[in-house]
Amino acid sequence: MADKPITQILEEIAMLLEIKGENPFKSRAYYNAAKTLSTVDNLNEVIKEKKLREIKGIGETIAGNIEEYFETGSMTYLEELTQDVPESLLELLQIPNLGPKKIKLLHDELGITNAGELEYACKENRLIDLPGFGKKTQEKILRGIEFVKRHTGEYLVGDIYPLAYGIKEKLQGIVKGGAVELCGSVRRRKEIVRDIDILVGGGDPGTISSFFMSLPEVEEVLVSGETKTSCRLKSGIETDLRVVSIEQFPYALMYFTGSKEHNVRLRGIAKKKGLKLNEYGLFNNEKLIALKNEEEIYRELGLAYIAPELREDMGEIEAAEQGALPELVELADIRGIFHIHTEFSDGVDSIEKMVQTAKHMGLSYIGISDHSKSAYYAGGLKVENLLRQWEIIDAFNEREKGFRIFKGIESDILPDGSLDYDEEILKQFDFVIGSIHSGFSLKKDEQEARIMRAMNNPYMTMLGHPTGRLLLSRDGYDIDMRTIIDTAAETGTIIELNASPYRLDIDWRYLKYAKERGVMISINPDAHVAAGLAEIFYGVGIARKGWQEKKDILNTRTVAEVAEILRKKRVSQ
DNA sequence: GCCGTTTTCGGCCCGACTGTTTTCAGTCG
Repeated sequence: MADKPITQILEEIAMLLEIKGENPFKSRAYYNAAKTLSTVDNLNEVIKEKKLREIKGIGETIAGNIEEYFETGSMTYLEELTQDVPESLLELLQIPNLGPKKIKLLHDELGITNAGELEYACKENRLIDLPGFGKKTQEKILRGIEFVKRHTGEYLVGDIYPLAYGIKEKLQGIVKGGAVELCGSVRRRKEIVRDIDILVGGGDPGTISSFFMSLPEVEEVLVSGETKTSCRLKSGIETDLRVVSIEQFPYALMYFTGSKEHNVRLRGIAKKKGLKLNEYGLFNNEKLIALKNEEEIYRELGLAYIAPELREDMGEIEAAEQGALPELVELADIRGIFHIHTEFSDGVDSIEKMVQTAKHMGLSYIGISDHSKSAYYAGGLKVENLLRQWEIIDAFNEREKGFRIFKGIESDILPDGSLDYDEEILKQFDFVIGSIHSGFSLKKDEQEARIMRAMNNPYMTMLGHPTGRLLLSRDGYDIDMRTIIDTAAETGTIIELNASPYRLDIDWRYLKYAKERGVMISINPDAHVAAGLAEIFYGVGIARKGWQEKKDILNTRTVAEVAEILRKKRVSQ
C-alpha cells in the first residue's frame, strides 16, 4: 500500500500543475479533491468499494488516479508530471511572496530546482534582471528563505500530538504494569515542537525498544542503545524513547518534561537543601529518597505541584513556593464554543451539523460567526444571507430550549478600523468578533490605531486572532500586544485565544498579562468543519500555559452568564 | 478536471497590495 496520504499526493499534483502553468481550474480541481477527501472518515473503504465517483468533486480522472495509487503504490500521472517539473520545486512554495509563476520562471530561466540554489542565485544578484523581478523582489525572497530556514525542524503541535499519542497508546499495549508518558514540549503543550519524547517506566528495555523501532510510523533508526532509542518518523520528526525502571519513572518524567530552564531551577532548590536531583532520583548523600510521583518530588522540594504546562521558568517556581499557583482551566470546564464558520461562508458544514457535534461533545451552546461581507475570498455574508441565517437560528432557539445558538459574525476590521456592517445590523448580533484579514503590512502605529479604534466600537465583543500569525509560515502583524491588551481592558473587549493549531493566537506568553489586566479570554476553535470543534483541546493547552483559570475564560460560563457578559460592553457605552 | 433545470460547454471567487511596470502580473487571503 501507498506511503504518502492520498490527500498529500493530490495537493502535490495541484501545486505541480500550478508551477507547470496548466489550466488553473485543473489545479483547483485537485486541491478541492484533496480538501474533500480529508473530511471523509472511511476513505480506504470508499476507495475499495469503488465509490469515489459518488463524492462531489471527484470525477472519473481523479478517481482513476487514486485507485491506481492504492492498487500499485504509484501514480502514472504524478510520475509524468515530475518529469517536467521536479518535485523539489514544491519546497519553494513555502517561501512567502513566491508563487507558481515566479517559480516556473526561476526554473526555466535560471535552472533553479531547490531553495539552496535559489538562495545562491539571490546572493549572486541573478534574479534582478528576470522579467517581473527586481531588487526588492530579490531581497524579499532572500528574507523569505531565511524565514523558512529558521523554522525547519519545527512542527505544529496539531500535526504531532495525534501522532505522539498514537505511539504512546501502542507502547502502553505492550508495557504491562508499567507506565508510559509523553514528555518534553508535547507534555508542556507548546505550540511548536521539535521532537517527541516518550518515557516508559518498567518492562524490558530491549523488547520495548525493538517494538518501538518496528512501528510503521518509523522511517529510520538514528540511535539505538540500552535505555535510549531515537528514530526519525515518516513525518520527519525525531522521536526519542527512554526506558527506565518503574522506581526511576517519576524523576525521569520530571527531568524529560523540562523545560531545561525549569529543571535548572529545581536542581538549584534541591542543592540548597543539600540534596541532588537528576533523572534517576532525588538523593540525600547518594541515598535515594524514594518518591512515587511528581507531586511528591515537588513537595519534597518545598513546592506545590506545578502542572507541566507551566514549567517554563516564567514565575511558576516562585508561585509554587508561595502557594500562589493558579487552578488551571481544564477541557472539561468548557461549556460552549464561539467562532464557528458554516456553509454560509467558507465552512463546509451546516448549522445543524455543528450543533449536533457540539451536543455530542457535551456542550450547551455555540456561537456562529461566519465571515462578513468584505471577506470576498471567504464568501462573506451579504445582508440578505445574514437574514436567512438568523431565521434558521431563531427558529432553532425557539424550538430547542436545552441548547442555545448565539448569533454572531467574524467581521473584518476594515483598514480605517471600522467594522463591516452598519450599526443597524451590528446591534442585532449577540456577539461580534472583529478580525483583520487584509492590510497586514500597515505601519505599527497605524495597525495599532486601527485595532484600537475597532475595540472602541461598542458592538465589537471580541478581538479575533489578535496578531494574525500563522505558525511556521507567517509572522503576525506588527503590533505591541500589551497596548492591545490594555485597550481590551479599558474597553471591556474580550480577547480570543484562537485554538486552531495553525494559529494559537493570542500567544500564551501574553496571557498572564491579560489576566493581570482582568481581560476575559474566549477559547475559540475557528472551526470551518464540524471536526474542527475538537481543536478546542489545543486552545485549552495554550490557556493553561498562560495561567488561565476557569473564571478567566468566557466559554466556561453558563448560557445565562454568557448572554449577560456579551451584552455588557454595548450597554455600558 | 469537475459540474449541471440558467448550461453536456463554458464557467469555476475576487479584490487589495506590491513591485514592476507605463497598464499589469503575481501573490495573498
